[in-house]
Amino acid sequence: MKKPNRARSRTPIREQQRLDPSEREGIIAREAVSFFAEYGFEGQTRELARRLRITQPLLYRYFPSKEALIERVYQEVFVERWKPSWEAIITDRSVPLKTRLIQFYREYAGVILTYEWIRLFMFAGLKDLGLNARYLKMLRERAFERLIEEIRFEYGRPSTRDLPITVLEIEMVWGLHAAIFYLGVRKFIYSMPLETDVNSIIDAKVTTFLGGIRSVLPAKETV
Amino acid sequence: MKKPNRARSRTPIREQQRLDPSEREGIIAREAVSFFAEYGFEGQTRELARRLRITQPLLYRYFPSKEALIERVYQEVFVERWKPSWEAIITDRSVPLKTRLIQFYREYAGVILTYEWIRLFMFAGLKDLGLNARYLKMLRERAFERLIEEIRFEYGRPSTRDLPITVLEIEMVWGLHAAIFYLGVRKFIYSMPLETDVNSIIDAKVTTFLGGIRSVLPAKETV
DNA sequence: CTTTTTGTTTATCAAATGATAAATAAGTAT
DNA sequence: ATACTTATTTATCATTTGATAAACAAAAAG
Repeated sequence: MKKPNRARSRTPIREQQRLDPSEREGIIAREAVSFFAEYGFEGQTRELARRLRITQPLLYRYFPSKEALIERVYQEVFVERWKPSWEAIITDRSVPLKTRLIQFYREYAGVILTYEWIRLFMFAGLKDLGLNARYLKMLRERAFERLIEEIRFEYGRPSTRDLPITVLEIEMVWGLHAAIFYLGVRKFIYSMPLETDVNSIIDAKVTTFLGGIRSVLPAKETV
Repeated sequence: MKKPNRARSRTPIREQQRLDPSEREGIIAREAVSFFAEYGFEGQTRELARRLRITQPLLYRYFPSKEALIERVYQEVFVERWKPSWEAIITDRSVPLKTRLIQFYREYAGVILTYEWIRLFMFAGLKDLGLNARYLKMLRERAFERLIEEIRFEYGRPSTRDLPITVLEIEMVWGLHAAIFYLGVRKFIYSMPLETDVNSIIDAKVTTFLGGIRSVLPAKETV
């Protein structure tokens, strides 16, 4: 009933006007993600409207301002695309640690190594806004800290609840994250095609990581 | 009248006007580096002029267009700041390989891990322009390929002239580069203060790198 | 069919912005 | 001093751009 897109119109080929508000809003938001990822937040509303095949003032019926539209883009990409299931993957001790790490990073890479995610994250950072710091704080709390806890457990070290995470430990995790993130930077910001399979790079990096992090873990004697 | 600061008054208390053209041009270029690094290339010429305490049209006496000024900024940062001596450091076989690597990366990091370099490089990448690809091509040719040649030599492997650099080898070098570059991204784009000394991170990364790259070098038997 | 509602477009504003031309004035040469 | 050169400013233009109001038209309601 709410799909009145054509009716007796013989030519549904062309533009369907007068969409349901929620549908139109979704279309605008989706296109805005793609648009701002390409041109940055200085991209003009008229050009966005042109890509949507609507007029520019119509944007303001659905979003009170350009800034509000940008906020929606953040929501769409950095909040909606986070999968809570990742946290479960990391802490599922019925699976070998290395397997968990590889699975998490493969899935995570699958989400962030996209044109939209990488570029929007970088645009946001350059504009400031605190968005990046907020996101990375979440990443640290939900993923990295759990991950270190699991590594501590694996090697029989004290829990992070008893002995706070050290600078060296978190630095190692940042290093792993950097390696993956940089693949996206090379591909989507520098326009340099990757010559290697992402998954195999991840596997190699995780292996190296696990091999190296033992040396920075707190001693067993502690506690 | 208005500006009584004149005469041969040796008191440069207030603004000195009417600078020598080459001097003024240098001042503008220097400030433009700082300005565009902060606001991006969409930063407005009027605001730049305000920071320079000059009027906006004066900019156009020294640079025919905003784009020309931006080109000058690229020159100033990505060309002028490259030190040819780095190439000598890498290939100086009178020095232990690890020492050379650490020295090179410390010096290189000293140049690129700055607010201006990191942000301008990212702004340029997002705007495209091919600047990044061009720069990284140079980095690869002048530094990375030499570096791999030295590693091959150190471990008694065939020269890169006889056996081309492999994808795995160059990927390892990219990984090292990523680790360092990402420090700059964290600090100057995400505004996250680094909790660790950069030099010690570099030392650790180089050590890990040298420990790991053996396994991806071509076999001795080849050739 | 007529009226009402509302998604969409047309017309337009005000401020911002890169750029140019003419006026001004600081320094130099005569 | 006077004339000349030119670094700098004042005034201004033509577009661009985020945003608003009114007009229009496609459905829904009566």
